[in-house]
Amino acid sequence: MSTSRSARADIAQQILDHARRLFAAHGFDGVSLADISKRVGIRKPSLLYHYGTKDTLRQAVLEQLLAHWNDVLPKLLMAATTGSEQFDAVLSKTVAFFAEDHDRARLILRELLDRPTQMQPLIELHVRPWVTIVSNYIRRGQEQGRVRFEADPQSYVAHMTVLVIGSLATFETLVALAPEHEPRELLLERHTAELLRIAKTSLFRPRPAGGASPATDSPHPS
Amino acid sequence: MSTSRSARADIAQQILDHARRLFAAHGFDGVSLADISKRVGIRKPSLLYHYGTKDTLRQAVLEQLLAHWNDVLPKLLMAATTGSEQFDAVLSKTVAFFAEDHDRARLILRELLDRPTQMQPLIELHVRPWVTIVSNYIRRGQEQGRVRFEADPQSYVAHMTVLVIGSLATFETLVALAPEHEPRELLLERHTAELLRIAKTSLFRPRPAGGASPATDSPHPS
DNA sequence: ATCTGTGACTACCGAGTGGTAGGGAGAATC
DNA sequence: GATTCTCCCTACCACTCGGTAGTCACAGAT
Repeated sequence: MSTSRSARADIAQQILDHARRLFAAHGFDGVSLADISKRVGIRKPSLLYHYGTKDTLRQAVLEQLLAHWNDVLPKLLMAATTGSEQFDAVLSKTVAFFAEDHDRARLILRELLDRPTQMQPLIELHVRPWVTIVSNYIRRGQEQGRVRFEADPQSYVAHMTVLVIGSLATFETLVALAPEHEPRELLLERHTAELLRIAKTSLFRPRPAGGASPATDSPHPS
Repeated sequence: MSTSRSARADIAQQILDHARRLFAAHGFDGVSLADISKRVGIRKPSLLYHYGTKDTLRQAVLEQLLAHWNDVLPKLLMAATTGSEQFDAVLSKTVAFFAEDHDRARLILRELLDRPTQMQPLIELHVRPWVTIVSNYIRRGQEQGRVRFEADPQSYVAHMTVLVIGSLATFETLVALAPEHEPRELLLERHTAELLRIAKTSLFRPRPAGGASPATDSPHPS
């Protein structure tokens, strides 16, 4: 019983987990099937029984990541309705998604570097809708005067995507730049807070102190 | 004559160039010495004559990159004297440095991912001074009211570093997100312009319309 | 009790890896 | 003219790689 049904998915998932960790840390070419199977505690052919090829394993890791992302994104877009709420939610939840497990950011970044052409259809499929929605929101905001008119929506979103993924992927390394030995957890919080600040400040127009622009409603989230 | 003095450095440099390109494109582990030597047009042992080890070749590529960077940075810091000029110069020249050859950004990013611990001393050596100077400039700007007081100098600089490197490293791939087939050269220009806009807007306080703070000189670059 | 399918194993393979040994052509030095 | 030095070559090595063949233990179904 303990070996029949549950163990099957269990082992496959264990392989996936260790593969994800190792791929994220050392890259696809930097990890051998022997490395992975050793971590799992099985022999190499047993691993190949579950995933017939190293490349299928890579794809499986990536698919699980994207599946998780696709699971979280629509709810996110549904949940928050009003403009600035939606922006805030999408942005901070995206950060949270990658902050939850930095391997995700590292993995995506590596794939972006290693297999640019193969990533483009995936980008098209999984990132494009996101970008389109946010871009449209930004454009709407520009018309309404909430968003800085100089902002380039499409380019802005691309930069923020890179910033979120890049900052979290390299966080562990760039801790070296922190002057004092801050408790890491706190540093991460401070770091992501600054990220959100940069994103918002560079997008939204300052709250009109005197009342210059005919902004419709809440001109600027906290 | 044509083979004695000049060819020596020439071949070594050719090896370095092709290694840089290939490492940037496929990663250190994704490139074999055979690949590199084939590009150069020599045999593998000939390559190993110049660089005794694959790892020394990697280091040589990295060192040349950092040497170039160290060559460009001090001049940069010397040239521009006043605060906002200095910031503007440092930022845009840094962008230009990586935009000039995207392999530089890719290479740095890969090293950051692949060898975090070995990169930390290099960061300490080559990036820290830069960060310190800019951070101090930001703090000074905060005291003078030119810079947003909510900004976290150290974290801000880290984010901008990641943003510059990340955006240029992934530029070719993220072109896929551009809706129309813009002439690429123009798209790059638009992209870097937006990057600079984000960096400045999120840092500097809006030009005081009434005149609240006792800012010394030009409170805000174009 | 027997059959069947699952999932692990040992043993092995060809290709490719980084790296070495040793030799040879040609220019520079004596 | 002999020697030395530079730089490339062919041939080879030990090892690791992803992947295959075939076997075996065992749980569940018949």
